[in-house]
Amino acid sequence: MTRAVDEIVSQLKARQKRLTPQRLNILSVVVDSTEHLDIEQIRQRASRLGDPVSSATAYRTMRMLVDEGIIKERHFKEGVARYEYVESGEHHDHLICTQCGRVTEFTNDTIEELQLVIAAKHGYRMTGHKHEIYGLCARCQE
Amino acid sequence: MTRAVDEIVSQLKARQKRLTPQRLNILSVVVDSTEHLDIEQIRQRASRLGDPVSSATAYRTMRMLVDEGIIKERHFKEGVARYEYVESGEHHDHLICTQCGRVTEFTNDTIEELQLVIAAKHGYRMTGHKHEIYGLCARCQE
DNA sequence: ATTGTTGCAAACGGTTTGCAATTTA
DNA sequence: TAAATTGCAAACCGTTTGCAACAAT
Repeated sequence: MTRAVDEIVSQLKARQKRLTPQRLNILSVVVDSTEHLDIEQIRQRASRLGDPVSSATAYRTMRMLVDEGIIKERHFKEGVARYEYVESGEHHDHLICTQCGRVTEFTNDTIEELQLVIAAKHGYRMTGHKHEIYGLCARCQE
Repeated sequence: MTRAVDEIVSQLKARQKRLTPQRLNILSVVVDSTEHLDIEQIRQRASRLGDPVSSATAYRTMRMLVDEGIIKERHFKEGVARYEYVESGEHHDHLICTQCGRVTEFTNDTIEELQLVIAAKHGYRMTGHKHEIYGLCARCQE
């Protein structure tokens, strides 16, 4: 259990969330991973850490973590949610390899600013965005 | 049946696709609309034009049109596919109102170029992208 | 002791598919 | 008439939910 997990645990306690063994294990799996895991991966890895976790609990816990703003839910492909921990204040978008599924993160300040301009030009007040670039990663081009 | 539809019909004939009344009606609904319709909307509108269309046929036809590169499939919200006809050579991204669902199209050349640069920088060969800006449209801000 | 969480199994909702009947070319 | 398309109903699949047992505070 890293400091990041510790910190989140205190936040959750402060918000009156109950910390069951399942939740703690799910948390440490997701927070200490740099991957973008789906529910089944999370469930399996968390189960290996102790009490088995049912998928109902995995889904419910991930929803709670997303609602609490601790975890981000991604949908790179239709029909499967993936989750990642993004430290607060951080932000990035994604490059996705259409062959092997590899996900690489990127940020670009110019694009971030342009989005606000574009939204404003069309009368929108921007609240969020999704920017994904698809292609073949270096390895899959060989 | 507009010229656009006529043209697509000839393309499909050239590709040996059979043109049933259902397909023709679905085509004219989707091609002559500027909206981003979901399957049920397409099915209902096409049914009003003549022979009723089952949803199996609506799904199958839309898949065929997407595979043929005639129609684009969008997923602004998880769990519902929306379809739009984009003239060949054209391209745009979307602004989506999170309150009323309104979809507005935008293009930005700077962003288009930056995407290629970003992909290259990370060793990817870009093949596509998805860029959606979410927010409140003018009307929903009032 | 109270209230929230868990696991199970059933329900859901959009989409896909097997199959026999029908239609297109 | 050969091959593709249609409609129906069942299957799929990821996700959600009702409920009774159980655990956190």
